[in-house]
Amino acid sequence: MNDNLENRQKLIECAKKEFMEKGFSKASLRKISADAGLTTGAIYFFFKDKNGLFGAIVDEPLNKVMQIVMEHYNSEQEEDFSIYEQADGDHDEFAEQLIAAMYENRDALLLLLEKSAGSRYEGTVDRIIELTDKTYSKLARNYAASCPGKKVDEYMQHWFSHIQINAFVHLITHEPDEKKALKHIKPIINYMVKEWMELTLEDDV
Amino acid sequence: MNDNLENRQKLIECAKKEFMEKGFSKASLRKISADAGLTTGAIYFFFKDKNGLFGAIVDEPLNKVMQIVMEHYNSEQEEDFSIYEQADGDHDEFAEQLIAAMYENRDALLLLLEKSAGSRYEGTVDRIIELTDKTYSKLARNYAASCPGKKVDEYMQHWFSHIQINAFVHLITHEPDEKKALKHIKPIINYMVKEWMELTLEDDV
Amino acid sequence: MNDNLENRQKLIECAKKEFMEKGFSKASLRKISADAGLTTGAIYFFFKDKNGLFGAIVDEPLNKVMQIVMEHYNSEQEEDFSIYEQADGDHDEFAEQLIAAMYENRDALLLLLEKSAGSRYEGTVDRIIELTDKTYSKLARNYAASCPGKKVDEYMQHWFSHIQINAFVHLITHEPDEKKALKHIKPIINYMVKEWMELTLEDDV
Amino acid sequence: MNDNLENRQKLIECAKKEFMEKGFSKASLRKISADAGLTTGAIYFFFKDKNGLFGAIVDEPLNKVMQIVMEHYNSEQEEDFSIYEQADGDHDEFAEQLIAAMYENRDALLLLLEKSAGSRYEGTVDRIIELTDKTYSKLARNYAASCPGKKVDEYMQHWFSHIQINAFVHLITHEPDEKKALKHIKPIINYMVKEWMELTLEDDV
DNA sequence: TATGAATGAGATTTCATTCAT
DNA sequence: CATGAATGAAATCTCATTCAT
Repeated sequence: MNDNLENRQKLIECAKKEFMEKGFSKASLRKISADAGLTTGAIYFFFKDKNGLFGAIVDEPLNKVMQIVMEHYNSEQEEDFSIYEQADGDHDEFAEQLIAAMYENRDALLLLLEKSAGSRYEGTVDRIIELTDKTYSKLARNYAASCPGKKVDEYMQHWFSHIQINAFVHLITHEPDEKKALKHIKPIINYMVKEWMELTLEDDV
Repeated sequence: MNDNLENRQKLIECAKKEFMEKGFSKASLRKISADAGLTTGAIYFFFKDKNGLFGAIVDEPLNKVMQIVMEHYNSEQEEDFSIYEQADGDHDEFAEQLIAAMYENRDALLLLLEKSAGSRYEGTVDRIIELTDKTYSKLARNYAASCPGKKVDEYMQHWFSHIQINAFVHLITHEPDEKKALKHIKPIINYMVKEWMELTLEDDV
Repeated sequence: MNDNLENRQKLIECAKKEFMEKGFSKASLRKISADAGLTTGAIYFFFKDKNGLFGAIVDEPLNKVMQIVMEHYNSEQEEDFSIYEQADGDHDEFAEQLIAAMYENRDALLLLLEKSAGSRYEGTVDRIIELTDKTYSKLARNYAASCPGKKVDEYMQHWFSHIQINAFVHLITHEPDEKKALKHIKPIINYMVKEWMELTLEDDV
Repeated sequence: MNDNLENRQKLIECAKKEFMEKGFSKASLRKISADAGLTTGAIYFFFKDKNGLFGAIVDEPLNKVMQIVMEHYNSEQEEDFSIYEQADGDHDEFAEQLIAAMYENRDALLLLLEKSAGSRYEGTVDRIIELTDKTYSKLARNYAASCPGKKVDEYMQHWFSHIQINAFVHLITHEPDEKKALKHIKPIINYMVKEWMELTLEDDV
């Protein structure tokens, strides 16, 4: 019962290292299992396959993050836009939660963000951006409807979703320290909240 | 001498397709040469190896782009900061040149940006961002020196370099049409020029 | 003691299915035990190994059939050949017994006949044919001794053993219904009894 | 140009031996290539995969045999049934051609008949029997139409196709000598031609 | 200029089997 | 009675690369 989880954990640890060094595609299951003092077969006892092993590292952290994000997006959907900009508290709280979840498993998330090429998880960020875009597109269109002579600039809207997500990607990628991360991200968020509409709405000719 | 170049070209064309579909790592030289009606050996006559073949597609477009970027950065270096913000023309001209160079070989650049994982070119964007950061860091520090009680926020400065470069990456990635691309990028540049200092300088305590 | 046999039975049932679908060689013990809601280890508690598991399905039905066949062959041995052809009743009775035994465990026998490649049971039919051949060769030689100028054609004799056994193999393989099977086999047997000597004896030059 | 075919041939020769000894499923490509003094990769240069290697041994002999069989079946189709039984010459000629084709590559055919379990060629004999059945079913039905009060016994007809084909399978399997094979098969064929209708037609009640 | 042959290393995956508990 | 863990061997296959011709 001890060996049990110990070896599984050992495999995961060694896999983390190997994936981080070589990326998913070039990582060698042979090396991972050898590093763990086991055989490749052991990997296939604990995990379905290479993707499954990667998933064992990455799934839970990703899900935690996604849950927080989804909840936030759902709550945004329901908000009255007029109070949107003043709702600093909400965004701050969201940022805090998100950063916490992200830094709890920073290494796993780094794997997902930078080393997943070739795996089933390739393109995760793009999918999150897409999701973000859908959420804020709707919000923007609602708002635009109340601004005579204005409409949403689709490209700008998409780019905005892009930098919004990448603000967090950049953060976790470049700032190892969680507290500093929080300090960095707050002005960025406030800034984005403030400038969003200016960037996104264009004259409707 | 004719067959020569024809076959080389055929290989490059088929390689583009294969790299685009599968990415560098999973692309098969066998398939590339077979698609070109040749054998793997032929690839090694024309190119040093897999990386060399990728480079044959990507080097020239990358160099053109880099040259334009470097020239721009060098010229920025020499400028008096006081006139920076008014120099709209400069930035527009730069954007036009850069976009032109980028769209002249959009497919090669897309390869470089999205499909180079596993190749010697992996991380090219990061290197460009680094270069950008060095350039604008210096500029920012120079400017900060003339603003009493202010200093450069290194993280913000880096993030700024990041979105600056990624504005172009996002553009070429998401907008197939060159003219539209130019329309999209101009407000973004102006916007970044305008907000740069506000984002980058923090109180020096 | 109940669970015990229940699980053993479950394993056998799932093994039947798996062996039938994939054949002995490609059948997976993992899948069998998983389908039974158990682990591979369980198989090794109840059975010696893969062949042993196959045997647990196939041994008893095979033995029943073999016993009937052996008894019949032994009784044939003792008969006076002169009355051979008239003894329709004997052959009919034998056929009825054999068919009954075969259809009682048709699925196990199908496994043995069609899906045993790679197992210890591969070639069972050939061994039965060999046995048949020995029995009827002796009979034929005895008879030939009483026919001046005739001798046994060894090849024909062997072929006869072959179609004799394969008549039953074909039957169980192609006819799911026991009653119809009996209807089919009777004329075939009568026919073979009748033609045997004509096919088997040749001029002794 | 010499090495070329020599090594390919060596692989085929070693593959024949290995397939014959262990059957398709258990045969090891490693062993085959090692026996040939080459690496597994070499196999994949010359052949598509394991099935392809097996096919390289078996395809041509099989095709030759099939061609002769198909031609014969087509010619039977066109014949007037009334002269069927007298046309001994036709059947003899057919047997001679077929036996010749079969014994020209007896080893390959043995592989196909006895060692193909697990390969793409598994069940080839069954498919030939099916084809035979279709051909002779039609013939039998035509004939039955001209016999008042008679109809085709489907089971018997199928069994007949079965022993017809298996006569040849048994032959090549058990008789190494081509001339003896021819001697064996002729009386069997004549016998089958003669008895076919008696076996196949039943009273139509 | 390019082929055709072959290497050699390594990839992931699957399997029957074992054994302490 | 059966599990869960793990082995170890082998399997097929793929690949970039080399080189004589």
